Amino acid sequence: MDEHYRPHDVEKTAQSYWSEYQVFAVTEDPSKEKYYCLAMFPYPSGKLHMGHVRNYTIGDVISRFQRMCGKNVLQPMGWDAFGLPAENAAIKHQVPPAKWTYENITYMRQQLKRLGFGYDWDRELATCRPEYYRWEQWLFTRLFAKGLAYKKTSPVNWCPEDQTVLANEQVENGCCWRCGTTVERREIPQWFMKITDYAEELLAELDRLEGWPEQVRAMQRNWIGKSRGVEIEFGVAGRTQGLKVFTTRPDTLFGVSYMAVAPEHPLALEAAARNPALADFIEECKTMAVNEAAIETMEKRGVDTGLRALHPFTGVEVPIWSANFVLMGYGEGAVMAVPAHDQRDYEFARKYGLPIKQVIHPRDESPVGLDQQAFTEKGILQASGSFDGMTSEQAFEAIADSLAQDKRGQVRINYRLRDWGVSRQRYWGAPIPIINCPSCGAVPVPDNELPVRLPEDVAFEGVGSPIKKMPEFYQTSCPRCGAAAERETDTFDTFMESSWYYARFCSYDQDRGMLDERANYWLPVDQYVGGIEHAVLHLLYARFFHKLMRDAGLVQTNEPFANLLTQGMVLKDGAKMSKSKGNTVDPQALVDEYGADTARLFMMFTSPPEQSLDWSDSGVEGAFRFLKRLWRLVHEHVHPAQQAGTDADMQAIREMRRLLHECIRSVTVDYQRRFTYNTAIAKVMELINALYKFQDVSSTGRAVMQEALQAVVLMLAPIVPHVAHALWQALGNTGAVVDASWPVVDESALARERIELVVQVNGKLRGRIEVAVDAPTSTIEALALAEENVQRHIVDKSVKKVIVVPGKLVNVVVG
RNA sequence: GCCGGGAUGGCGGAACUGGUAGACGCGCCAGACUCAAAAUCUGGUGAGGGUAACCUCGUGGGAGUUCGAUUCUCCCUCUCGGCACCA
Repeated sequence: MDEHYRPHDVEKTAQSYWSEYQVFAVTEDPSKEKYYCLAMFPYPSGKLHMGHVRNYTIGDVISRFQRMCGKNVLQPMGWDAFGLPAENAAIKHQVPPAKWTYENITYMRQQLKRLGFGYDWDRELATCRPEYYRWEQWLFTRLFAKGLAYKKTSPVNWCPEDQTVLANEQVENGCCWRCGTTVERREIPQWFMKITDYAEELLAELDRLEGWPEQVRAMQRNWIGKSRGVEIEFGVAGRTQGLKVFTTRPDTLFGVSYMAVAPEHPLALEAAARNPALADFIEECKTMAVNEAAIETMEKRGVDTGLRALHPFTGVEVPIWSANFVLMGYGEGAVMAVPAHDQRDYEFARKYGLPIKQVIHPRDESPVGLDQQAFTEKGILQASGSFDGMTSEQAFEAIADSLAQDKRGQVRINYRLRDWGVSRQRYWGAPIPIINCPSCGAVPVPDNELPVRLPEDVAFEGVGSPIKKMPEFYQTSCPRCGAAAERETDTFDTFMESSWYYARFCSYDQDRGMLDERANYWLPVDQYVGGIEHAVLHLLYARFFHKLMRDAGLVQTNEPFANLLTQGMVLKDGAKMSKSKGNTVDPQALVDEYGADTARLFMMFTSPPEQSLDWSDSGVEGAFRFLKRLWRLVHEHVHPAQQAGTDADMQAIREMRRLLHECIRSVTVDYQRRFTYNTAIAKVMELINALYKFQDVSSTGRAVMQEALQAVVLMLAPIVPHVAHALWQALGNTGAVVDASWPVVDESALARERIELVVQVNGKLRGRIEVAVDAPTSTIEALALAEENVQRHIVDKSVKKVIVVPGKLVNVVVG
């Protein structure tokens, strides 16, 4: 072996071996336990960033470890290739999005290979390829037939200058990022997927997803937001049609002092015809952002429509206001307002001088201070007619029953979750497979005409989707009646592609169906790894899609991902690495200078996967130094300076073996259960420090050194596979380390005769005692009380209690 | 605004089930090697006090539970992620 560690040679050799013997190509093998490990595939933005390196290192470490544990491991890789950045690049560099994307993929694939990740490259897929998206189009037509895909109007950001729809990130301070024009909200017809039909199952199954972080499950539960409430129909003065609202607090019904409807609500629009102030307000609301954060934080404003709603019990008239915080798309586009018992209603009522009527008081009759804020807790009803004196809980049922009898309301389960809008008015996405016929309406594209191919060779001049201006794309005939018709020119949300790629990896080359029986061998994914930023949207959509595929008979499981690991972000100087902040570090430079193993080791050592990782140049140096130190230790062992002797220090040898096997035990737990590779590496570093001090050149001593070094190489192999490949051979093994088994703990090496216990007095550390492992409690107590420094702290006090924690400590309680 | 995290030496982090706070690494200091430097090796390194043995303080801030709290409970501050068209 080479005396010096030369990472580039070592890595080239190992990678050639893996590729020559197709080490990571897998097929279904019913005789072995399968293990499907998947890291979230990247958007091909140009080159890998540190977040990718971290994500894929974690996935590769898990995969290689499971392989060493004897599993049949599938680890695939692909490209989330549709999306907005390709269009932006097209405008900026005059290059078609397809060309830009494919070139990025070529470059990034080579980067992934250089990092030594053990992917089965045969299964690589790119979502922008028609062979991929055709099956998504196919499934969509099935869902359309089942009524799970439908069209309705929904708001988008509209730039009146560019005549185009903008993504949220293209809106800066309410203005178009390109031309600075004030952006408007516009309602346009769009396609939706009925995820709300699956809300209950998506929620209920979270309880069984024990391999997911509780944090993510909580976020999804809140996102789905199940609540039980009452749908109430208020009358509207002077008309037969009422105004429906949903409330989770029907007990506050007698405190309603106004109603609020969305600016686009039919009642508001109608009233605006006679009310210029209202019309101006509605016009103004069009420039309002569509995202929830903006709506929640903006100033709450409204205008009286002049219309009056009739209270379902009292018949009392309350004003109907139009308010900017009520959105047409959600629920009924109207809410009842109870200022005394809802903080937002309270602030709105204060601002516009609307009445605040208390109808709930606390159970303990304590004052509520309505001059300061709303009283939002539950309590006892007052000023509520025949419901007075009931608790909020009793009143909920009584009021709901009473409303139901008159058919003016009913109990309903409501979800915060809204149906998934999948239409995008953009070019670089999968075409929605629908043909709009003047007489037949929306007609799905027949199977034999799929895929609807997205033209790739397009000129991108400025704004707007090219296919909306290409008659050769959109002009067609109706599959049903044959008349001239137009294709849908909107494309799918890119979350569609990322919602099922994990399944397609199993049936990657199947050209006669979306999936096949191989999916049932591999699924569910045993370990999914990705950023916490995907905790809700991507992970919820993928779960939904899995259930859609299950109900279409394509998969047998209920959930796609059995275990989830959410990795933290990569930071530099405490801030997220980004081009705009100018604090990026290019992983390529790191690999060029130190090699892939140092990059991987640094990523795994610096912090545990779930935490954020702060970049550090000197940390990289440290990782590199460790690999050199490891290399040198093996080299010195393989090329000893002197002949092996016979003079063995058996006690030092026993101690060394005990350290080794304690290390194996602890590192195994870190890999298997905790995913804390930072502590696993730290333990191996400690062992290596001990091995440097272990200078026994007897043949027994050398045998222990050989045993330890073999274990060290095996324990590090998932993290630094190239250097492990080289050292494994240097240690005289036949066969590659990638095919070796994880080391086993020798229980007999762990046995100890004496152990040290800590002695505390009143919880403070005062001394240490050494006892036999099997010493009885009475002996331990006596020794502890006799300890010199302990004596000093108890001599003038009386011992109240002695607590002995076996194997750990003694606490003497004195008073 | 709402939902979910996080906060421990000069820095990244460790302490797994309520039981020795600071493992391991970085940085820094000292020494060895060297003509010298780099590299490498050895030792030290939370703060304060003490010649020393040791003592006091210390895990964002404040309270509480406990023989014992970084760990559990409550309140607060700061910070990060998500909020449905960035992926």
